[in-house]
This record gives sequence, structure tokens and C-alpha cells, in this order.
Amino acid sequence: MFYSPNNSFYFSFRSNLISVLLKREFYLDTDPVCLARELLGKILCSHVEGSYCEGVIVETEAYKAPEDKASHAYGNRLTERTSTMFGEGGRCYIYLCYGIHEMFNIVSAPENIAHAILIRAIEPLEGLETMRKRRGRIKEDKNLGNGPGKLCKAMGISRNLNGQILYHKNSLLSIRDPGPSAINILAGPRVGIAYAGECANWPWRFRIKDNPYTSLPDNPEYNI
DNA sequence: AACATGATAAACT
DNA sequence: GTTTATCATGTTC
Repeated sequence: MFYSPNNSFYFSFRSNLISVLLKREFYLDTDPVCLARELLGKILCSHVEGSYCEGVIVETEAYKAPEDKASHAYGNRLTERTSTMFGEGGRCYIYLCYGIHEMFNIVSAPENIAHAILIRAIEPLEGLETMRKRRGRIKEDKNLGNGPGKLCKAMGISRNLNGQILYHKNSLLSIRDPGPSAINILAGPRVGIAYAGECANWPWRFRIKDNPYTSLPDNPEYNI
């Protein structure tokens, strides 16, 4: 039961038997683009609604205020919504998109630097039955978390968890490190930010090459 | 008015 | 099987 029920790259990850909780310092890095890459292969854990779930992070996007026009905190715009991103790294920033979908971000950098990494896809690892129940009628497990809104629904993540600390032993949401592994990373432009002008071309979206649990590549990509 | 999307159906290959 | 169009839906500033 500790094996992911598929034949993808992560078939040998063994849940939290061998993974370790990421420490506060991990999130204080001032380069969110670097962190977005480092988060690939890490394990997102949720312990909400009485159920425990885990998924391998397989796709991310970096958002870097103040210069990033695609960030909600562009120009260091401080509002009630964006205030979470100005907190110290290691919390989560969760917001509602298009009135329907919750989006899960990891806040990074020291306080008052509004950086964040959007988690865009996970490979389900633990709590599959809970995820299937939360997601409702879907045909295949690869659709449980292959999109930012989908993974939030599968993991039971919603805005009432906005601002939660990710690095405490008993956090409702946390990130764990399963140890080093050899993965190939693809980079490309971020999704759904055509309004962001020049920033829309920055290759700040990352995903694990050949992993079947990422969202569809609707932008050009290249190996890094 | 715009928005860091998802589910579905209908039309293609 | 894959692409395309359409709409659902609520918060933000």
C-alpha cells in the first residue's frame, strides 16, 4: 500500500516511512524560480476532514513580486487577499480562481518579499480512495490532480487553510522530502497569464518530464 | 471587467 | 483519441 498504483517514475516512493518534513529555512530562499524547480518531487501532505492524503508535486509555477506582472502582488500591491504572500516563507497562499477553483501556493522568501510558487499538479500517492470520493465522477486516477484546481479538490484544500504554516510536525498541510532522485525537468511559459505582457514569456513553469500526472502542455517547453 | 480553471459536449482526426 | 467551444461561478479592486 506504500506504492503508487502506476508505473510512472515515482513507483518506488514509500510514503512518509522514508520522507522528512521540509524545514522553515527551505522556504526562505529569495529565488522562487529556483524553489519552483526544487519543489518538483517533493510530497504534498494534507490531513484534513479526518483523512490523510499525499501526492508528489510534479508541476509548479514561480510568481515573483514586485517585478512579475502575473503575480497578484505585482508592484508590491498589498491588499487583504495578497497580505498572506507578504508573510514569511513557509505558509500557504490559497485563493479562489474564476469563482470556482481553489489554488494552492507556497509562500517563499523572508517577510515582506511577496514570492510564491503555484502547485499545478500532483501524482497521487496516499489516500487515493479519499481523493476519488472528493473528486466525484472521473474516469482515471491521472485526472485526480493534474491541474491546480483539481489537486486542491482531491486534497481537501480550500481557502479556510490560507496562511497555514507548512513546516510544523502537526500542520494540516505540509511538504516532505523523499530524498534525492534523478528527474528530468521541462520548463516553459506559465499558463493562463496572457494579460501579463512580457512576463507571460518567462519560462517559469516547470514539470517532471514524462510524468503522466502533469497537466497538458499547452505551451512550448524545453529541457533544462 | 477581469480573472494563475474545469467539466462537458460536440466536432473533428 | 484529440481538439474546440462554451459555460459555470464568486471574488477582487
